[in-house]
Amino acid sequence: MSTRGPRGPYAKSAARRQLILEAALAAYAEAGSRGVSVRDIAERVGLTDAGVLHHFGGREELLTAVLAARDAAAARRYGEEAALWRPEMLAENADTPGLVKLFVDLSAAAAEEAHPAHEYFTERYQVLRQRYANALAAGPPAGRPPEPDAGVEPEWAARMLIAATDGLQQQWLLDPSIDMAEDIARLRDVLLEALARAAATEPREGSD
Amino acid sequence: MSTRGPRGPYAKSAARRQLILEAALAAYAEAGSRGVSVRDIAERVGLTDAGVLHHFGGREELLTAVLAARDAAAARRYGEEAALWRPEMLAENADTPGLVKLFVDLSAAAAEEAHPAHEYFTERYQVLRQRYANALAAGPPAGRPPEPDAGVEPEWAARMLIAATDGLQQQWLLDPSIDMAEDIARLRDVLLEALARAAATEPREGSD
DNA sequence: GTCTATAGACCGATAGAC
DNA sequence: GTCTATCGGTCTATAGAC
Repeated sequence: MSTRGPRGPYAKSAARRQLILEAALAAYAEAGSRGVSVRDIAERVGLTDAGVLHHFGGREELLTAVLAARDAAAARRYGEEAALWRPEMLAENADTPGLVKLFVDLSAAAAEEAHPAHEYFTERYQVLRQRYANALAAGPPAGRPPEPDAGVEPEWAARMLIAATDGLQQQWLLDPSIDMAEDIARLRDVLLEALARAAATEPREGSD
Repeated sequence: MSTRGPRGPYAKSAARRQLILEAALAAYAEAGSRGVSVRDIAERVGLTDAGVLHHFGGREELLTAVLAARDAAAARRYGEEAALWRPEMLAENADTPGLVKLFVDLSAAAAEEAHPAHEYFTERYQVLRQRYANALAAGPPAGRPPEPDAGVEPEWAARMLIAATDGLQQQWLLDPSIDMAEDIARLRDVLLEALARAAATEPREGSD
């Protein structure tokens, strides 16, 4: 390991990769929800499209790397385990719709078995599910009691049920052993119970 | 309205459209999770790609029509209101991953404001949310009490939470007024409560 | 090793023949 | 109105300049 600075055989390449990654990140962040071509990214770093692709092997590989870089940055900021107790991370996403769009696009495309991100997403979901399951089983950290039933209302429950249905399809495409119908029926029942309990606790809706 | 059969000025066009729609449906149903090009569909009906697009105006419009046709068929089979109480519909999806993939792809692409399916999806979510909210507020139909807490376990809760997070991003892209962080935090708390209650009811997990 | 130039394949969209 | 021929754009692959 040289201590002389960026002089090793791969130093330039690594630096270039990093530069391209940042350019791509910026391009998507600015893109609103429109598409980004490899050419767009290449222009930002003063290369041709082929030059950019040289460092990643292909377009989809590049995009996968962008997402992975984002994951890594988030993990660095928030730590690995905390996601469950820090939904503020999601609020941060709201500043960069382009990157949200990239995530949604890629996770759809990754359903294809031959897609470069296929394994990445498969493993990501496995790890995430395991981690969430453990955290949920352990319960909330001390001094963080779940709020009562504040805000548990039909409109919210409807959003959740629809979102879970859509999102579960993505997981199912990568792991067909998931029983979507049963999973969602159970969620519906749990939401109904929560709604009933919230109504019983705070029965002053519109009649007061 | 002519009673003489397919002889009106648009009869041929309507028939062609129908034929193309069916070919596209079949192509996606067979496609596993791989992509389908307009060319693929065109070959099935013995046209060039441009010939197919002529009837729909563009590729994305064609795909939107495919999805709308599928929605209409489902509504015909199950009725409009029943979706909540008939998650079996989801089990049916499991037979045609290609169409599930199409849905996921399109709903991602439709986030773009200029996308032909943008309004379709925006309205679809609005209608669906309203319908679900009403149904959830009304509670289960008579003779259909929610099951106790059977199957409420951490692995299931993890799948739901991740799915809801992913799916909510899609809704948010179309309606940025949604507060993702708050919505998901609430769901987490409700799931935690459900898990706690299930554990209290049936405390024989692994210790018996 | 890094990158450009170039050529090929595929795709979707536009202009115009029938 | 229906459809084909053709065009421009994008990604990939390869050869070779630096």
